[in-house]
Amino acid sequence: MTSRRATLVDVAKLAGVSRATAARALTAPELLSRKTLAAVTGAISTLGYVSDGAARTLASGRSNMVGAVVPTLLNSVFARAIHHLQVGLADGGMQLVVAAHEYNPALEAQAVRALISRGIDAIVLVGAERPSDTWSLLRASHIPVVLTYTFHAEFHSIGFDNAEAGALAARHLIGLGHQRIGFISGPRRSNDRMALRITGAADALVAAGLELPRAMISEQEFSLSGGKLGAHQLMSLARPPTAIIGGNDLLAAGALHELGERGLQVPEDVSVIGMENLEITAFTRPTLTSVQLPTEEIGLATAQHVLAVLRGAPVDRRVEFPVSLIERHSTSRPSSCRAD
Amino acid sequence: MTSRRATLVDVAKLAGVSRATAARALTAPELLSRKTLAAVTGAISTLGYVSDGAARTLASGRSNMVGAVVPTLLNSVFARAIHHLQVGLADGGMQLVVAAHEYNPALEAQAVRALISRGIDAIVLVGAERPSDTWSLLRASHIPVVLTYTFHAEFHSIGFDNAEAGALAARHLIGLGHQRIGFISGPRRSNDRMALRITGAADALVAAGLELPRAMISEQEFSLSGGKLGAHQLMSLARPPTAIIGGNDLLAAGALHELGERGLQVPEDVSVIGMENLEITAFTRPTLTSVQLPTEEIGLATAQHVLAVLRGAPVDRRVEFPVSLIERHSTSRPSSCRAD
DNA sequence: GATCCTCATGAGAGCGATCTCATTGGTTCA
DNA sequence: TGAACCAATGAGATCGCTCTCATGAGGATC
Repeated sequence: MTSRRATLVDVAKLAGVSRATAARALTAPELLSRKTLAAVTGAISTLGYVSDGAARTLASGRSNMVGAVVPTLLNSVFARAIHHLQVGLADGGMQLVVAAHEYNPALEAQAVRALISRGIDAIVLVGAERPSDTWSLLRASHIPVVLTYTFHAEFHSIGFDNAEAGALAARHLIGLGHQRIGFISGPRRSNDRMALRITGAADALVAAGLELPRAMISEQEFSLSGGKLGAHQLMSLARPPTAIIGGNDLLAAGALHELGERGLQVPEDVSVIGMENLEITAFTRPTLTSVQLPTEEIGLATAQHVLAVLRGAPVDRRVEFPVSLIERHSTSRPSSCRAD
Repeated sequence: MTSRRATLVDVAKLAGVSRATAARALTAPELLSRKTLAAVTGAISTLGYVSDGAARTLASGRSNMVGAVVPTLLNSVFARAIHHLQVGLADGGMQLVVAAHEYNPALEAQAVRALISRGIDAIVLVGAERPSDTWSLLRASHIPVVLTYTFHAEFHSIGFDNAEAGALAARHLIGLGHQRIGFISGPRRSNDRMALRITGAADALVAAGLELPRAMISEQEFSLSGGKLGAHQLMSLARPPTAIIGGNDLLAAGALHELGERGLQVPEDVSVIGMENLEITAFTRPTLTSVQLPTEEIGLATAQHVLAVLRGAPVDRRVEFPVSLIERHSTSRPSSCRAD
């Protein structure tokens, strides 16, 4: 029947009104008389008319699309954040365009450029560490930029204190009496979040008269296997740690597994603490003490924030959620308190 | 400096060429002389010009965007598929617009409409079960539709045999001598994949002279807790199963946990098998036998497929990946073989 | 040196909406 | 009864790009 998609002109013709009136039925129906509105909506449904977003965007200057660039959707943190972001935006009638950069700054820049070119109304990014070229691109685009998981003085930021998350974990272990603490981190390249967590932990250790030597940090992929490998590496040291901080729960759970295979008891022989407080923390043996990170909150809040900014509503440039320690059974005081 | 985003007219003016020539530098640079091309690209970079996607889409009729609607990004299957889809599409210079419907058909229809309105060049959906209104919308849009995870005679489909996946699990258990087999499924509403896995398992049981009574099926959320709950429910039956099939690995891993808490040995007392073959299968105690599902392959293949279709290249409407059983340590013959 | 190509570029008409401004007919009020 | 006003609608420009077709400048060919 309709070989070509119907346009507003077709609708107008069928309804016996002008193009402008037909358009108003979509954008400002309250301006039309009952009768014409009915005629137009009738025409719309008989034609199966769907408005052309590109034309609309071009004419109005708004695309109703928001772009988001994350490191990877393979990491559940970002998958969850994107999910909640998408749901929140859809509530506000906006579409989400996503891109992943795999911790590659060049790919991120490329994605940002592509999204800006798409005409997105706002862009959501993760972290505050990127080449200056990317920043210029962002500034030149004149669209709202919302940073998540970290903070930045110039742009809207929604996140939590990564350093505090690391410090919280470290202080918990220090408080229990641990002196040699290891850290299994995720990729640190182009990842200020992880760098901050490490710094936070290191600072807390220093404040307690201890330290986090380089050898006590094992950098791994964000996965169970990564955690296993990291624990393997740390426990193979001449003086292995009595406690291990996982950069996220997957790493910590993987570490738990490795320790079990080595015949070590957790927490008696080695304490382990994770970050993120995923569901898995309640399913490991022993259950995993973890620093809760507000990932769902960030996704939802980011959606609200973007919507508010686009609406022109007043917002705080900086939204910070608290982190907290959830104590389970993978941490306790070290069994042997021999001098260091 | 530039209060307004630069347009092609600005570029053309600065480069001292016509609008058309400037445009050609973007779309068909090989048509320009070395010299003019250099002048235009120079102008582009000094102005920080980024082309306007909406205008481009409107004029060319192609948006270079692909839409994808999935049940939820909270389920790692879809997060992973979307990730690989996005990466594959980006390779082909295309952007991905995502939406989630939370297993709600009305929301899916709404998302489909929104995406079509956005002017996407193709759309990727999960499953083949949806109201006829949605199907009409899809047909009327005249854009390529690619279905994933199931098959459909009318549209491009990329997936695997869900029934066979269920059957594979059941046959494995039957082969080991199990007679009472339980199934912990994910949500079945608007989820033909799960329904098919159950049917496949049930058919395999029937073929062996056994059955899968309704009470032996526990429907739960896709999560570790869901698996735990499901196992709790099944093991509370008067005649509990000697083997449990999890609709995915998370459900199976959760079941493992519940069985452990009940003091039951796996696989001696109860066998458990999952589906998806996630990393977690190697980290449970015991390690989890699982039916491997080609989720990564689907994401990548879908990207390739979409790209090929849009390029006009010949493709098979139906792409099917095999499923296979990965045997680990959570399944064995039942210890007691008392008559049923 | 006239004819014919080819290659590079310019001119101009859309693409399908939005949005401002003008117009119309019908009320209201002095 | 005419000025003023308002609600509803129409006309037409505009958004920034693509794409077809026309044109002009050189070369090659005979």
